[in-house]
Amino acid sequence: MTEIQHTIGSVSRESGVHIETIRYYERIGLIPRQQRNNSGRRIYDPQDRQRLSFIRRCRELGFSLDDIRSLLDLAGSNDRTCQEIKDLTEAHLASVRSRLSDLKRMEASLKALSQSCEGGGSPDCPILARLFV
Amino acid sequence: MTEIQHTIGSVSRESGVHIETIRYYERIGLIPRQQRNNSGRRIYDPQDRQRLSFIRRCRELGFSLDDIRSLLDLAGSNDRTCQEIKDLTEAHLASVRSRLSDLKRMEASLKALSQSCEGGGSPDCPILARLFV
DNA sequence: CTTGATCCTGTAGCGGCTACAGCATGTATA
DNA sequence: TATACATGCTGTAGCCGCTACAGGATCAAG
Repeated sequence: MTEIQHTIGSVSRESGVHIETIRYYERIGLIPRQQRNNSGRRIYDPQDRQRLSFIRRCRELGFSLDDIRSLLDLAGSNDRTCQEIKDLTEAHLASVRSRLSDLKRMEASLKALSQSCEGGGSPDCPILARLFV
Repeated sequence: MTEIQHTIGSVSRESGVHIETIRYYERIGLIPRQQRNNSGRRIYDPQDRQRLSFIRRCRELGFSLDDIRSLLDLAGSNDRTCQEIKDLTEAHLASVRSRLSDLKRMEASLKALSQSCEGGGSPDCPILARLFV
């Protein structure tokens, strides 16, 4: 008779999404408004947990919340195609690669800067000299 | 007799920092409050331009504004040492490398996901299947 | 004298959370 | 049963580094 009611705390632990983040996702409409029990607390079912885990995995892959919204829409649509999902994934992959190349450029420059300087107590710093014109 | 007054527009063009960003930097105290001419417009000298160029270069290397604040403090200090600058640079380099490795992991996962899917019109998507539990 | 460029202040928004304050409940233990 | 602590709620503000207005003042050129 007494069903276990999954609270925000348990679904947070199970999905790996922080409580405040779950409430935030609800507020921005990324997940639906949850049902409440008679004292006003949110109650969750396994599908909710799955959705949150999905979101967490997508976030770990760097997808934006907007991308995730699209993925969730596609996932819930009957006439979606594989191609749409793949396109979204590849567009995101391209943006990851672009950020990667930015970071690689930074890394190379910083490495060169660092190597130009021997450290120690000298007040004349080649790093500053290179950054100031 | 008539000196050229460098306005925010010209110093923006010369330093490569957007006008709004310059005003923002002033607001947060990253650059000093500028002098004004008699109609209230900010006037800049070559040192200001140099400082803004420095900031832009640091931003291109991914330094945070807080880091840049420290670098500017050190640059303006008489008893700073090379080591302090180098330490800051290397700490930042380490954080760039850490982000780099995050992004590389994302790239590999996204690549694998993308390759698992042939695209086309099928409604069964291996990408979604892998992301949903 | 008019037009258009440039400048000013102030405020709000972006993304994706995170961190409170100030309460109301729920649960476990003495 | 009393109490203590955990957990939940709403609402708001803050983080970073800008960016984008609105609504006005001033400047330079034709």
